[in-house]
Formats: sequence, C-alpha cells, structure tokens
Amino acid sequence: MKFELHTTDTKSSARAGTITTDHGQIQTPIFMPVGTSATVKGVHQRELREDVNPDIILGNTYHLYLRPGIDILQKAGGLHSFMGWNKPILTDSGGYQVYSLSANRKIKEEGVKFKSHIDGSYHFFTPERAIEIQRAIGADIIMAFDECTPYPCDYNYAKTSMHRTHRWLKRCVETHAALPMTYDYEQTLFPIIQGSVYSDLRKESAHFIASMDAPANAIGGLSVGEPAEEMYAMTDEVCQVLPESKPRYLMGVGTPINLLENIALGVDMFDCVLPTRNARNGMLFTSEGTINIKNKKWESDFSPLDPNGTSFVDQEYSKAYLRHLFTVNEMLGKQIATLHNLSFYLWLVREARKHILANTFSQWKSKMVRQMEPRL
RNA sequence: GGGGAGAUACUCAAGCGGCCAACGAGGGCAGACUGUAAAUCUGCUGACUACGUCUUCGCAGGUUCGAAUCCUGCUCUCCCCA
Repeated sequence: MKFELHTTDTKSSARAGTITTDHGQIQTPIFMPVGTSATVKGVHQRELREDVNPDIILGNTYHLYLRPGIDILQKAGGLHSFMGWNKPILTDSGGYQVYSLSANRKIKEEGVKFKSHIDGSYHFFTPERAIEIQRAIGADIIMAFDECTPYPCDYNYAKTSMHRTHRWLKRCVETHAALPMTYDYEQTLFPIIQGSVYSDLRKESAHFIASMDAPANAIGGLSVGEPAEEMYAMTDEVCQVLPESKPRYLMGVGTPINLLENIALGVDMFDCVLPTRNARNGMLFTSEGTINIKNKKWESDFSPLDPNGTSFVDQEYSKAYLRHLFTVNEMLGKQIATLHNLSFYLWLVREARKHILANTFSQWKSKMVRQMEPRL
C-alpha cells in the first residue's frame, strides 16, 4: 500500500491524498460504506459501483467468520470474488463487537471469548486468530484486534484496556508478518489508537501506535456516545502526534458534520453505519440537514427527493412517493433511501477533496456545517 | 317462517358487577440510531381549562352504593334449518 499526500489546506489541517492498493486507488478524504456481512445492505453491487461509486467498502471479521465462515470465503477465492466487488475492501477485526456485544463476551489478556448471537456457540478471538481470519477473508486493509471502550469509561479501565490493546497490537503485527501472502495481492494491517476521552491516554496511545511505523493509523473508541466536542478534541490531539505522511482513519464516524469537522482536523478515512442504517429507518441526509421521510408533512410533496442530490434516485422519485413506500413498508423505499444517503456521503467527501485541492476548504466547510445544522 | 350466535375505541379483539378510559395486535403520529445482534428500538394514540375533570363499550329504559359486564324492549349483523 502506498500513500501520496497531495496537499494540505492552509487554514485547517485538512488533507487530500491518494492511497494505492492492489485493488485500486482510494482518493482521500474518503467515506467507506459499511458492508458487514458481505453486502452493503440494500444495495446491488452494480448500483454501488455505478451510482455511489466508493473507492473502498468495509466488511466485518466477526460476522463473516460466523457466516458464511472462513472455509466458504477461501473456497470462493476471498471476499472480493465471493461478493463480486473488485475494488478495495477493509475488514474490521471484531474489536467493535467487543464493545457492541458486551453482554455476550468475556475479555482476557489472551483474547476475547464471544457467545454467538446466532446459535449460542462460543468462539475465542485472539489477536493472532483475528489476523489469520482477516487474511483468509482477504481484505486489502485489515485492522488490528482491539477493544473499543464504551462511553462513559472509567479512567483506570480506559488505561488498562488501552495497554492491553497495545500488547495485542504487537501480537497482531507479529502474526501478520509471519504469515505468507494469502492471495495474489497485498494486505495491509492498520493499528488502532485507544484511550477513551482522556487526553493523556490518547497522546500516549498515539505515540505508541506511531512508533509501530505502520503504513497507516486508525483512531478507535470514539463516536460511542460522547459529545461531539470531546470527539473532536481527541481527534485533534491524536492527529498532532501521528505522522503526516500516513493516512489516518477515524473509525465509526459519523454524521456529515462529524466528517467535515474531522477532515478539518486531519482525518483521511471514515466509515459509519449511519447512512445505511438510518436510511432503512427513514432518515435522509441532505446538504440542507436531515429529513424524516416518514413524517406526514411529505405526504403530498411531489417535488424531487433531493433537488441537489447526485444519485439518479434523487431526481426520479418524489418525497411523497418515498414516504408512501415507507408507509406500506415496501423494501424499495429502504433501497432508495440507502442509495440517496450513500451518494450524499460520497458527494460530500469528494466535494471536500475538491475544495482542499483548491484551497477553499475552510470556507466551504463552514458554509456546509451551517446549512446542515439542525435549526431550532 | 323456525332455531342459534353476536354488536367494545380508526380496525381486529380481550374483558362478563367495583382493581376499566377499558388487555393485546394492527393502523396512525412522533422520536432514537455513529468500526451493524438494527428492514430495529422507544414513546404517544377518547376529550379537556390536564398529578384533576368530563363523555365512552349498538340504541332506549331498568336493577344496584356501583354496570362494558345483570334484566327488559328495540335496531342491526352473521350462521343453521325450512
């Protein structure tokens, strides 16, 4: 994997760059749609490729390991081939499931024991195993096995957990280095910074992660319920420590405004389930804020879904029609909403990139944030 | 024509003397969702001058301290036999 940094905004820390992988290039800043179970929910690969057109998407180690299982993915020749997506893929390691499935797992130094939500069976994830599985799944970018701590998080626990995540990282790196190439393309391991919302811990973690000299660095453990200002403070802290020459990936973020604010702080990569999940629940993100398409006020609004939208669905369907599809619970409604949201997210980061390259980012960002902020 | 069953809030449907403004489901209206256990979850859903008051359980009377619940009549619906 290579990273070329093209330019840095003069009024903020925003950057534009290009990551090159064996499955193609990624123009940053980038938003990566989440496709947990080998599908970006509700979107055909063709629509994803031809309409949304992200440079990279996500998959999830824990979920793919449970179903379809590693043997199937290997027989298929890896995830790309299995799901019919030949551009870059990144897999999360299962570290987020340590957080989200907290009721069904037990953490030890050795690793994490999960109880499957599907059949109750037990599965032990160690850093070594998480890497082996991800190598078999075959993503271009694989993540270190970490613990995403909750919010709020007791200082001592955050510290203990962070140090354990650091120890786990070393084991991930060793395993990754020891394994021969699994497929005929390179797979790159990203380490993850933790430290909850504590400046000193974040700083310490950032220094440690940077010292590993990985091709890129990730920031985890944010957007788990903390106020946005705390998230920004942590991102800022960490970006000042991380090397400029390497991509920075802020995991699990966020709202369109979160994206712009964090781009301004120097983040290059994002992923989040909001555009897809919230779409299925009737929420549309637009350049003028969010709308709940299920609301009665759209009942007879026959204007285009989003006159400023770049997806074909934005012009072809009306608000009233989409509201109708949600009212009668037709799956096409969720598909349309998902395409709209993903297209908007991708438009937003492409537009951000353009403005960074033109050195007009800060001004544009302020205008966009003002426009998208909820009005009281 | 004879016999039987039933009418409860927007719909379906519990309740069969006080704990009933009335279970539950659907529908409706809102809200939540941030490295996806999420096509999920939560709240509200008779009216109002709103920690209280008022009008509701086909309609009209009656019994009772008290009725959606018991009695009488009426109206309507469904089923079976002719």
